[in-house]
Amino acid sequence: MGLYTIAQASEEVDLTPYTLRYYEKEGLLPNVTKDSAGRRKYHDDDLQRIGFIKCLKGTGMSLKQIKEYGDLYEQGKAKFKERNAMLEEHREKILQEIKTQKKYLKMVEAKIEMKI
Amino acid sequence: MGLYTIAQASEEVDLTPYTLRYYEKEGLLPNVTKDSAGRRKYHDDDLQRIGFIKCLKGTGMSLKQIKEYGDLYEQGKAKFKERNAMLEEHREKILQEIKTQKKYLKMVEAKIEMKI
DNA sequence: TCTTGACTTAGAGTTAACTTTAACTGTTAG
DNA sequence: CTAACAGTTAAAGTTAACTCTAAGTCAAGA
Repeated sequence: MGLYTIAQASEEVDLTPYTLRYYEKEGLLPNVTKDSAGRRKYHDDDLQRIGFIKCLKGTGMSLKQIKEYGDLYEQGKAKFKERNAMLEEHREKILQEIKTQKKYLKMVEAKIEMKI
Repeated sequence: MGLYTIAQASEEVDLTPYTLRYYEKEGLLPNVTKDSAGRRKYHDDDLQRIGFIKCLKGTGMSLKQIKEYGDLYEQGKAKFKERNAMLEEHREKILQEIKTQKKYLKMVEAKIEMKI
């Protein structure tokens, strides 16, 4: 708890150091600090943020959109409405996607049962 | 019902003609015939196959794996066991994915409710 | 007959999301 | 002091899955 090197953070969130640097370069992690030698130091906040990025990404949001969301997040409560609208829209997308997955699951199960 | 041009098939399965040709080039559609002028003719069987390809792809199977499955399918009942093993494994993957989606859905909903 | 339109091909280009490389720097153990 | 190690950067390379271009063919309508 507290500070993590890139290797530790990488382990913690199950993403490679390459990916963490890439996300940072893309502007998804604006608050990662560096020590006196220029090495990244990840805070708990950063790990939480990465966790939510993985959630959004894992539900099909592009990094570009995730950045948009993050940018709104950086602007605090001024952009709360916009931000939440994004999430609510995304929520619908996830619900739809779960439905689709269930439909596809049935198709696969039907094919398995078909035994041909 | 019966025969479709690439434009009609494209409309029917909601994929572009480019994608249909691409799938064919990749070996996913081995049974598409051509008329005397060399133009593709899609049969109902082809559309069904494309439908199942969309199902597999929509649940995260790569085109490479879908081709493997299709190749086994082409070999008929000789490869039935192998083929069904693939599907059963894929079924587990879909079930797992639905679980993950539900978890992520909860995270997004929590964030929405957080109102910060 | 001419042209329009829908097709054909091979191959090049695109996009997202990494992933690796090369050259370098600062910290630590012996 | 030095070697190994873990990090740094900018930039190039990779992969999957399309997507488009260019040049050409064929059939149907004015």
